[in-house]
Amino acid sequence: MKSKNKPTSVDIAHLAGVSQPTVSRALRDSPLVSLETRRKVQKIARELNYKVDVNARNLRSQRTNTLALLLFEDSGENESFINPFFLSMLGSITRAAAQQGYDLLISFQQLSDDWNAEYEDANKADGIIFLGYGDYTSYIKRISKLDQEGAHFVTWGPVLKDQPGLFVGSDNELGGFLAADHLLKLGHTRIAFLGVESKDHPEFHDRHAGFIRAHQKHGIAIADELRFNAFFSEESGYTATQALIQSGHDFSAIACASDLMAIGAIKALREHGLRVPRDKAIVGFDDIPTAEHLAPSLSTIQQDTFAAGKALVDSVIHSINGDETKSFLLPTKLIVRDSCGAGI
Amino acid sequence: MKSKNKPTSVDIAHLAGVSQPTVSRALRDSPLVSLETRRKVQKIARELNYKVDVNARNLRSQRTNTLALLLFEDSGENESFINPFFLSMLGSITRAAAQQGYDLLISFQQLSDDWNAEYEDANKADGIIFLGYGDYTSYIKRISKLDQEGAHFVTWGPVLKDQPGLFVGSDNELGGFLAADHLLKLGHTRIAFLGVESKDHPEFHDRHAGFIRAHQKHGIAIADELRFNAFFSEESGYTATQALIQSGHDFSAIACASDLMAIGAIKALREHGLRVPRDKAIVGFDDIPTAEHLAPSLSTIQQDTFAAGKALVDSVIHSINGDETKSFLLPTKLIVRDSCGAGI
DNA sequence: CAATACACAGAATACGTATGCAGACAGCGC
DNA sequence: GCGCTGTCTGCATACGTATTCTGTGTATTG
Repeated sequence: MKSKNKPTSVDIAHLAGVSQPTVSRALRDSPLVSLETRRKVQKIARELNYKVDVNARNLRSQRTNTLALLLFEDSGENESFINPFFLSMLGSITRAAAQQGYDLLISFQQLSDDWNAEYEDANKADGIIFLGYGDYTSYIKRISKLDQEGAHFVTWGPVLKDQPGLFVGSDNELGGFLAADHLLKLGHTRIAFLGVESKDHPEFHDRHAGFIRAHQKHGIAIADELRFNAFFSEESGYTATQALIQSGHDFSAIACASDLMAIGAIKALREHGLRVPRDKAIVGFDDIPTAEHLAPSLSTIQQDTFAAGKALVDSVIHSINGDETKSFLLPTKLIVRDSCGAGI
Repeated sequence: MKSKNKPTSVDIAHLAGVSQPTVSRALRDSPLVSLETRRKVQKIARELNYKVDVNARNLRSQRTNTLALLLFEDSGENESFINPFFLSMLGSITRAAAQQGYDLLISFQQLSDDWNAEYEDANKADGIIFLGYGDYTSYIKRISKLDQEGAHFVTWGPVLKDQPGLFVGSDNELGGFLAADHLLKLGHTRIAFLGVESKDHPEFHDRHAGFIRAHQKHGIAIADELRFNAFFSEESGYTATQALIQSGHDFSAIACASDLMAIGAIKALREHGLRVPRDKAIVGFDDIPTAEHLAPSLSTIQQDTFAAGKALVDSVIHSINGDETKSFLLPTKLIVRDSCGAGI
């Protein structure tokens, strides 16, 4: 049924009247082979539609030219749902990897599971990119071991002091600052913050820290009673906003630690007869594709997924090559749309 | 700097006092090895954190246990933009592959380029899944060759008579029918259709065919002057809708061949002071995540990405295993939301 | 007791490539 | 004519695993 006669370098050697090593060298355009021989070999290879067997090549060279992308999901979530922000990241990472000549192996993992990072041990990939929100503390515990083993990997996430491994992330503190600063400039003084308070989620902590700094800059006291726990999901934002409303505390704006939360928040407000931005202003975080299409369109903090993908790929490749590497932050940017009422 | 002493099956053999082949067998729980020996070997392997070298394994077994996913992009598009529908597909394919014990290699390709499908030739993958919209005619030309070579692949797309290769796709005709039928039931008789008219885009053709069938069922004449060419993008939907409005033809509803188009259409209508759904009704196609968050929320034809991912993965695996395979369609479903005015 | 089956393990080998090393040959200087 | 350098090529081998085949010792059968 199938014609399975993949040509090998030996076949080509035979046809070209040279040895197999010469074929190997000629195909990689090695100057050790005369131009004439190279041309002849390459011509035959093309005619036979010869492709180097990557398994043999990898086995011999102990290098795979492949990166693995591990995307953690909240296990509680809807089975088929992935935060759109990560899908964007995935797109830019794929592109960046291709541009560097690396193949990309992708895998979704439940963070709760004993996730496997054996891509490098099994010589499936030269390095790993970790992506996803999750319990930072337990995550660090896992990657410490990887780090000690000398694995090559980079994590998308909070960049902190004394982390094991290599991190690339957005400047969450700046983002939190920009969001709050914007709302404060618009005259809001009672701003709610939606985001988990926990050492296990430093991204939230940093966003909140920026939130605080903006208040300090404006000389406005933080209303701690307006902070509500919420994770990244829409449901979570919805629930937290309900709690906020039912608390009876006065507030005029909500800073959400993710766009999905903001979607849930808007829904909850609307169900209580509150209009955005007339009654309450909203700012999100991430700038997912849906943000600009919401009604009202969502003002948010944009993370530069394009730069992020490139930075992650470059970092892990540097690590693989043994070059000097350093964790670093990417700037975040305020995108003003309608949900904050700036245009009114 | 790095501790690169990956243990091999030979090391384990040494430690266990057995031969390498015995280790190989023991680790795969072969009944050819006594239970006692198996346990001993497995214990040592665990202690050393041994992982089978996939390159060696693949080289030896001539099988990779990996699928390649090729996603075609419109080259004209914004560099970093991917239709959200395909991102959803990507998610479900990844999951389905994992469930079947396959790794997934992903790659984005410009359809215009001389895209490479050498994953199988190079023994990078056992089979390929093709995904993306594009010029069907030239696509078919390319895969015909693959098919003749006996490659293992499946394509997400229109399922037609006498296609080369294996296809899995949504029932576009049914989707088109459901969309138009719904609008007709709501009393609309002058319904515009946005979608390219071309043999190179059978998906559009099928959706339009269903559109026609619905009209026939209701005894309503098709208004051919209300058909406007548009591709999948938002810009395209926007432009087409402007043209529709400026044509001066009477219409009360638009059936869009993709949700992105619908987004563009709504934008164009709004700019002309036309309200959705009060003045014009809209139905989309795909049910991307943004659809439900639009204002008004978008009625649309849902493609079951979960089933699609599973079907694609299963199909290509069947093909790899030499099992009987057949192209087939997945049902589409009408999702009624606000944009069609059904609730008013 | 001889013959045979059986359960288990090792020896040998192949998968296809890349590379260290040695060899061949030409050109060149003296 | 000898040694030298430089250019090109081939030989031998290793990467780590899976499988075929062979061999051993024990249990079973007639």
